[in-house]
Amino acid sequence: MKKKKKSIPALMDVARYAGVGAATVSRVINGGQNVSAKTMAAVTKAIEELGYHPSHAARSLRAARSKTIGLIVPSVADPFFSSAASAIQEVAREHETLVLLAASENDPVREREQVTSLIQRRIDGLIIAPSDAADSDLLQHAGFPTICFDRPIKGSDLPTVLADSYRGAKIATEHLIRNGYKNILCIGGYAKLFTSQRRFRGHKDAVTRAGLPYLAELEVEDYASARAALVRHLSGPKPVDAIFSTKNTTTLDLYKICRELGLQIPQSVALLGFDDFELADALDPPISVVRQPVQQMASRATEMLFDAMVSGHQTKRPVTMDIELVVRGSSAKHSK
Amino acid sequence: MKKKKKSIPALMDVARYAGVGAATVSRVINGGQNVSAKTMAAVTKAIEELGYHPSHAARSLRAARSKTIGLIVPSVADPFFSSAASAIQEVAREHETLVLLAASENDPVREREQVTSLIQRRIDGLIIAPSDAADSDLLQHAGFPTICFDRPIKGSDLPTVLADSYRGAKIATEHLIRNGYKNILCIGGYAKLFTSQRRFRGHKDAVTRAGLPYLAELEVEDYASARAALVRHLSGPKPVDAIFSTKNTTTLDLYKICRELGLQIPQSVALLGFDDFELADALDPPISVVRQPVQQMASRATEMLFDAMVSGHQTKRPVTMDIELVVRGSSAKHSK
DNA sequence: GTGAAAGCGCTAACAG
DNA sequence: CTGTTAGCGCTTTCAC
Repeated sequence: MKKKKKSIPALMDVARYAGVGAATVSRVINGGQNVSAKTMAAVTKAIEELGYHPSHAARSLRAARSKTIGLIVPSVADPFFSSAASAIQEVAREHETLVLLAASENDPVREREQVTSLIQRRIDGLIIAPSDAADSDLLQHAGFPTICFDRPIKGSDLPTVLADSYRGAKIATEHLIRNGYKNILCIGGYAKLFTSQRRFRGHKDAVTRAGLPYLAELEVEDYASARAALVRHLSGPKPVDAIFSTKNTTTLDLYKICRELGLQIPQSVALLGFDDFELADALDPPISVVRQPVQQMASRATEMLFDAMVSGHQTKRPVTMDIELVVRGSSAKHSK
Repeated sequence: MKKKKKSIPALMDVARYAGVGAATVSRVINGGQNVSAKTMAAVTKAIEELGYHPSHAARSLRAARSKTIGLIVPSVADPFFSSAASAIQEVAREHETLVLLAASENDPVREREQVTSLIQRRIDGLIIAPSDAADSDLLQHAGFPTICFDRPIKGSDLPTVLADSYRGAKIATEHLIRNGYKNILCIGGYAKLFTSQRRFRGHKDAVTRAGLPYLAELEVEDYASARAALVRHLSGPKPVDAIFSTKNTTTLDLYKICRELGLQIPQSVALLGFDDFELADALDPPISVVRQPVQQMASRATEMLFDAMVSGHQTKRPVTMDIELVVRGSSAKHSK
């Protein structure tokens, strides 16, 4: 074995095999400008027979472009973010770009690790649903444009695409009020996130303006805490007659909890949640929701990213996408 | 401006800035073996002040390792695959590896493009849920190990992790039979996929063995076709009294369709589906399912991949994970 | 049309 | 302990 243990063929191997220079092979794999038909054929044949694939690492080392964007979300398993990931991946594909996927779990430390990882990979751009303590400096000097998705980074003016959470929460709550509910409990979690806060605030403003009591449980992030919160408010001085949930998974939990507790929706308590979900209209009763245009938000963010990658400009003004109140049975008129 | 428009600092910049050689900086960023505390500090400081991040492209060009694995699934939006992606991402992270995400839509052409893309990126390994016409030759010579997930590649012996679909379908159908159902319709799609075929077959064997009629609709991939299929079999010579659905999304569709048609589950028709889902136990009635251990399957596949990356060996025998029949109300005893 | 050569940023010898 | 140097695989002048 004199062969240099070279299992993966390089451009030079193709060149030798075809009896041409390296530059010629390069020309061929880049469209074949200024290459005679004859040479072209020979090189193509060599590439075929050797099973050659140009090394992306070498290419991007020279080009200083990786044809890759990064995506950091709290969790890929969350339907909101997996829908987004799907749309992002699709837009990226149209730009012949691949997506590097990373999960932060909303943990600033993990997030930082992932960002660092992506910086080293010299991604061409990043879409991130930042934690509440995201490191904007790091991103600002990263050398590629970043778009924030679903929430901004505190104290930074990075371009952001998000839904109008405040308005969503407000019209949702107003809808409940209009339908006769008096004690509307807001249940949510991740209280440090901007988006959560906007939702909390929308609810608060609505009830306050209506002269109704402000009831909220803002540290609910799983089934157990949701259950405890609800139970607590069912028998208090102001027994709750409606629930506004600020997150998709929490809404599902609450629906299950109501069933478990034998609560009739909406007779015992109305239920209205942020984020539409697959079976919302097939539950009993169907669940009213504030719907965010996830796919559009994601596509929009991705297009903004590619624009920024080309132009170098970043839109400073956040893009706020409108939400939609989908009224279903779970928030029907209060049967006082 | 004499500066070479070099916005992103390279290792050499750090070296000069710190007044040391390139190798020293390299040593520092690789753990700092054989570096005096003093030099170490100087270099670290330089790195900090310059905002230096080692170029992954350059590193992997030398090392011929990319610290990246690829993941190709039909769709990231499908809950089955997004759960899997989540688990895979997590295991990869523990190995300091990033995941390049690609969607094939079960389309062999797209799949091929994505695979080619990943080969060029010299990924260290690949997890793929292959289409029915995946190019195993391409993968075989790709230069990295590949694990098939959820289904094998026809005519290849690439290591595979999948659920025991045949048995799942069989015990599901047998359960329905035991509960008194006589005309059990199997509804599914993607008939060319191995996994679909195993499910179809499990159902067929079960009904045949019981001397019951074989009823199947195997080209159902959306709501409309599911509805048409069901309607067709409701009024035929053998009116259906139970449905076995072979895919998560189809089960949801069927549940909705039953509601739409005013069919009582299980009185009018029983319903049992492949894949558990979030609200399965909160529907009315709760839906019986065959549950696949998605997360475990995904983790297992990823660990196998990392093993293969290290050892170079590939387990030839497919790993078949056991499934579990989760009996809920939708398949309760037939009220003849 | 085509080839030779420089260099992208890094690490692994090899000297000192 | 530390610096010098030779490539890793590719693209891009610049000659021919």
